[in-house]
Amino acid sequence: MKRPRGRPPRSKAAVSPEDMLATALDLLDARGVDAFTMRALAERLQINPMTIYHHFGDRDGLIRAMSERVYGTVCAPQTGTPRDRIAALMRAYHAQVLRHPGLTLLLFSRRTVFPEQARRITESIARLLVEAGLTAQQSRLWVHILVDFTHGAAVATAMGARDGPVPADGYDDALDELLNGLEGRQ
Amino acid sequence: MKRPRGRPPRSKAAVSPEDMLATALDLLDARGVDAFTMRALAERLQINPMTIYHHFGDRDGLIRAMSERVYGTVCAPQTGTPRDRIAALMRAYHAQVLRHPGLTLLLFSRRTVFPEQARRITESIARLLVEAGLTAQQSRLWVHILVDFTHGAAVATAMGARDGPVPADGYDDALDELLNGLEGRQ
DNA sequence: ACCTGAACACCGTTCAAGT
DNA sequence: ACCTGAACACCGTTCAAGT
Repeated sequence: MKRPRGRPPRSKAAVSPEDMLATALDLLDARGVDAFTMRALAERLQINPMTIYHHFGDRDGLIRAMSERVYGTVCAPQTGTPRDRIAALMRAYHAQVLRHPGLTLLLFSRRTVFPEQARRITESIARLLVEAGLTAQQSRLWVHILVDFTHGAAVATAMGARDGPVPADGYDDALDELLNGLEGRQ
Repeated sequence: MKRPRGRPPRSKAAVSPEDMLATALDLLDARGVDAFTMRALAERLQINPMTIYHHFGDRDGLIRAMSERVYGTVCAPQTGTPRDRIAALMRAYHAQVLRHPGLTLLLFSRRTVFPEQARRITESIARLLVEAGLTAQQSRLWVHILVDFTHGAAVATAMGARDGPVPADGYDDALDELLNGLEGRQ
């Protein structure tokens, strides 16, 4: 059953880093945070655990790459009112949370991984709020409100998922109410 | 250096469950989530790891007890306007997050531990919103907004803590803005 | 009832090798 | 450059004892 040491012959199609990321997300989604180990992932890929380290450095590096893959494409649309663009950005983020609840939980427990995507989303929202005409101070306040609300909804969603199908959880309604409040303030 | 097997003589003052909880929080606050292990806690307490299991069942049981100790006393004041009571409840919760950021992160990664305290706080806020005169539907919406905002702020605070002192992070200002918006809607 | 050591089945990661 | 097995220093937890 053991495979020979060293680099395998090229015919035996190598597992690409993209394969590793896709399988890592499958494993995390299907089995949860506790079952998501380097060794379990290697076994699922039929490769040596150390091969993963070669491509991603360490476990946090792998998680970082997974987060980039999942959240990297989340961005605001180029057209529309600032309000609509903010709403679309936040809904896009939330849609990915629904898709990969385990990744959310994992990110929130790894301080060294979390910041990148969080900062990018935060800065997008801040830009859009200034575009919408808020003062610097108002903008700071509403970045805080919108970002924290979104992260909190992510935690709640991720916790609630995996017990039956994800509920139509009123995220969109709550977001609309928040953005109505924001427009009323200006 | 090894201690004899079995129950120690009574003179050697036993470590109480309360001591274990207090030391567990010290360890988590001082060293972070990754360093918070049953074995490290046992060494700090100068006892056998298995003694902890005797009192708390398992690691999640210990974390649950820590969470009850930290968040169990968080409650709304008996007097004041509903708005003031909601604000006080949420600030009391946030104050505990600032005190034990590591516990917040730990809770958000343990699905089996999280629900208890979260549900209690959620229900308190729901009651206060109904007291404030919101309809059932409005109340559901604003529970969602306030609870998710609070949890998101907790994540942000817990992530930001431990790099220097915790910033005066505008939580109170954002909360006021939210509650102003809530009053404007009614 | 309360506490213990030893053992089990795992982890992430380092290292020195292989091709 | 890319992949490997073996080993290291850990984990949480079970179990069969001890007093």
